[in-house]
Amino acid sequence: MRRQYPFHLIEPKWQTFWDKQQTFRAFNPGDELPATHPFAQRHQLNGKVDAAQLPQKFYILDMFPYPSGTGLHVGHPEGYTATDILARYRRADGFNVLHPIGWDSFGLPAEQYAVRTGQHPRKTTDENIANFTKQIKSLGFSYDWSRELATTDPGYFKWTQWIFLKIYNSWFNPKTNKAEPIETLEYPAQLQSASGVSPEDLETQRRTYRDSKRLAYVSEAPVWWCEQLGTVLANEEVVDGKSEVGGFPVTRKPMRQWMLRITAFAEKLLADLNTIDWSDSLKEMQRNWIGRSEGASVEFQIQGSKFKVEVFTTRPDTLFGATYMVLSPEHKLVNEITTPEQKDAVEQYKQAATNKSDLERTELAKDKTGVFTGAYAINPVNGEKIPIWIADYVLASYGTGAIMAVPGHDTRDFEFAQKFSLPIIQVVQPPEGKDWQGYTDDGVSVNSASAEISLNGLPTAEAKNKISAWLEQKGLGKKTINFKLRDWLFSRQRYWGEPFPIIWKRDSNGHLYHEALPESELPLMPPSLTDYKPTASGEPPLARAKEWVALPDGSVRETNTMPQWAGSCWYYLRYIDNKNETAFVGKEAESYWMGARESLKFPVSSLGLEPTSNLKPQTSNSKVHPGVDLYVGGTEHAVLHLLYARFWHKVLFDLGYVSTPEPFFKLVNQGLILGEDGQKMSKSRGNVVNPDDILKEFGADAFRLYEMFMGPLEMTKPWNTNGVAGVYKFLGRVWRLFVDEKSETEFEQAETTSSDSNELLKLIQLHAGIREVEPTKEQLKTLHACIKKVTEDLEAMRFNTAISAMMMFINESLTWETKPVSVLRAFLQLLAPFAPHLSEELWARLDSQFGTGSSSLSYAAWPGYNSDYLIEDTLEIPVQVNGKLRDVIQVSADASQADIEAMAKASEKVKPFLEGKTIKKVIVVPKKLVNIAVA
RNA sequence: GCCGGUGUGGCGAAAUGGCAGACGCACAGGACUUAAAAUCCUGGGACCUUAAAAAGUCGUGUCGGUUCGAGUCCGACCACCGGCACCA
Repeated sequence: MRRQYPFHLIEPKWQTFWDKQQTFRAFNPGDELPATHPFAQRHQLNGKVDAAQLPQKFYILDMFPYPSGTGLHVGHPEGYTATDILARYRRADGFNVLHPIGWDSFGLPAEQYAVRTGQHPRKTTDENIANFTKQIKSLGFSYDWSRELATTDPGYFKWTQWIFLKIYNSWFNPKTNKAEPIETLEYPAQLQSASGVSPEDLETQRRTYRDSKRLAYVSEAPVWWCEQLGTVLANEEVVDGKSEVGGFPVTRKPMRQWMLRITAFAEKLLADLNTIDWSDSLKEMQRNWIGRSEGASVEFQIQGSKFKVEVFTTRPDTLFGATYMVLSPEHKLVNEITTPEQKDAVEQYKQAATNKSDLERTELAKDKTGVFTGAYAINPVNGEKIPIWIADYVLASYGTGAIMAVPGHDTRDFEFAQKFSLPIIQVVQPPEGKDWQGYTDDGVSVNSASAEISLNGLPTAEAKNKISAWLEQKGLGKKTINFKLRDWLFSRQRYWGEPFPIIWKRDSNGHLYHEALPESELPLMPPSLTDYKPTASGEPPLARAKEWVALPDGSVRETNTMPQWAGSCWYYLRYIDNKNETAFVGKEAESYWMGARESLKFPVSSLGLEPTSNLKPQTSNSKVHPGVDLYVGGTEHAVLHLLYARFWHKVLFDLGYVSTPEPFFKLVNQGLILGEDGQKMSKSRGNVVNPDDILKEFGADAFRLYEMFMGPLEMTKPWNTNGVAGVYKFLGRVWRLFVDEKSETEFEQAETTSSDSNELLKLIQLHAGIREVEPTKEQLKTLHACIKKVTEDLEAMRFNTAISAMMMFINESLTWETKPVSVLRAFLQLLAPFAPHLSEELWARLDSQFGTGSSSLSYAAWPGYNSDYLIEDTLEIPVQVNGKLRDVIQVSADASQADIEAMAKASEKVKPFLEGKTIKKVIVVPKKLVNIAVA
């Protein structure tokens, strides 16, 4: 395609300009503002300013990119473009905008490359970051690059380790419902004084107790082990029994691991979803993952034994229908209660269950299996003797690992009971016409009475309440809330991650215990290695560094490292104050950028075209508590990063380090961009679009515009390079609205002989039709309609329709003979967030010819619209008969309803449809339409 | 199975309950050109009728409802996409 305008000269020119001027540097309270900076000039600030003097903040964040070796694909810049447009818009709107970028640079690929080649992962990482930076910069995003950070930077991970220590040194106090320093933990009575035990033993016991309460603790429980990756994985990283990364098989393996007690925050993580502005689907995913369910725990006595089994049920109202009980094969009591006759069968079944991978367990789920233990439990509600089975459809990890089976009203129990011919009885009456067998919804209790209690005739909800109260009163059970959420497995057997600031020691009794490194020893650097593989004995790679591991006093370092999620749990806080050497974030900066802001009021007031510098954004009195004001990224982080980050943030909030309980107030997921064939982009399909190629042919502005023009941000949509040509042509039309055709021809000829881009650009002259004249009424109408639409669409993130509004403006304005400078300036302001390079270039040209009104387009006050200009003299009113369009009539704007009705009835096109009919009703919607209902 | 989202021209899409298809792509015709590209202008849902048009009928996944009026609201269903899935 022929080049529409010299973007290849314009774009680098303005990128360099922005870099030099530091145009997009965001200022913290206490920062020294250079008087020459356009932000200082816009807000008439100078020197050191405090938070009260600064305009309102707006924090716009992109999800943390992992700098992979393959570089950007077209999906990345979709969200980045959206946030950049809004960042630029908010700056023009008068906000102090924080819009940073950085690198989630720990991660597996660099380490795997190191394993293969011996090259230090840092080298690969640095190269990839350089490549990403170059690509991202070429798109003209208005990031404050002075705040760039990388998780692999010791200056950063020092604080990741520091936060870990805060978590390690905290416990969750159920009384205050908060994380608190471990020092506030009270010991139980028997550990209060050293009566009867030596001081050493007391301290050992206290330490054990303390360690069992910490938010970071060591567990020996079975974990997901991935042989191919050579590491353990968190629950969230295992998908369908395979590793999320690479799709390798995983197995359960008991190992000593670090866990973070995220379950303590389950209730808050769930409840606080109601305080943030996220999409329903995303909130729902988190709710499902947290998986709160209300029910009751009930104790069943084992017949002829001292043991009791506790079960969890959400349907205590069906207790009378429990005809058997099932323990998970891993349940503690299985060995205790199994009768000698059943021992072999049970042992065999248990063995088979452990050997099955979880994938097999779920895949074979259709066919229920199980074995009778020979033991019986007593149903506490009616004294019935019910058999106890073990079956792997009961999970050890959920609830108590045991259930009461109510085959009449639970699908799984029903299947199992049918297969093993166990009794099925009805205790819930479904609504008319539904079979009670396997009916699992609410109904009315039946067959549920004993000498002491009857639920018969009660609707499910009431029956639940009644039986729960009765159980509680009898000491047989109580209301219980269960969560699916498990604690977060936080250690990995890798090299390229943050080392734990933890050392292991032995006390005088020979007990191994862990201890935090002092803060003064942070950052704890990883050792240098020549071989990055795990050791032959399966220890993490760090164990190879014998000198690093062994400390002079005989203690040894922890050799696990943190998972990649650690760094991304708090990066948004470090952006606020990334150079701070004494704190992970400064208090004043944190409360300014993360604190409450005035809620936005919309629509913007009608201010005409006059510059509105110094005007603080229109606000209402209500304050919202946002944290990050807008966070944009993909859905793939729904339950990993977004849950983990919320958890860390809540710990930091409880400990008083941050000012909001939630990190991300508004979150928007950009939709997936598919290949031109409508399929997911992938190398193997060969449908991957490389942004570099698009930039080369169409330029960054056209690329940005197309990414937004494709459709609503949140939708999945296919890429179409022809579509880029469409918006590119639009930018060409903008260009031709402003420049003189003849001078452009000269420019093109000169370009064949010269390569001095500044000299070349000087050849281009503004269009002769551009003059400093009063705009006509029509021109003002066109402009203000555009301002209104673009402004409203930006507020609602409807970028695609904002662009079409600007296209309409251009289509219209190209027909003007005289183009008033004031109108063109306002249009460039609207275009600037979308196509900043072209806008800056044309803005500067207007300035140099007509004098400057403002030094910088980026901080020029956003134009308001005057609705007076939008009023039409005559309106086109559609006339319907029985809802069908019959005519469109011209009506003067001040015509009365009666006039309009009369004109509608008088219309020649309408008349035939009224003839011979009775008019039942005439609806006149002012300025909209007339509908005549006839019979 | 459960939860969430989406169904509108050849394609991407737009429409506070009020003229369905704005804006753009692709396409067709015309202007400019020796010619092509680029640019500029015009056209375009389907059907029916017609030499052409006008007029008319139908049309937003399907079926029904509310309403003067439904792409939009309500009910039932179908398809596709995403997530969860033996969670008691």
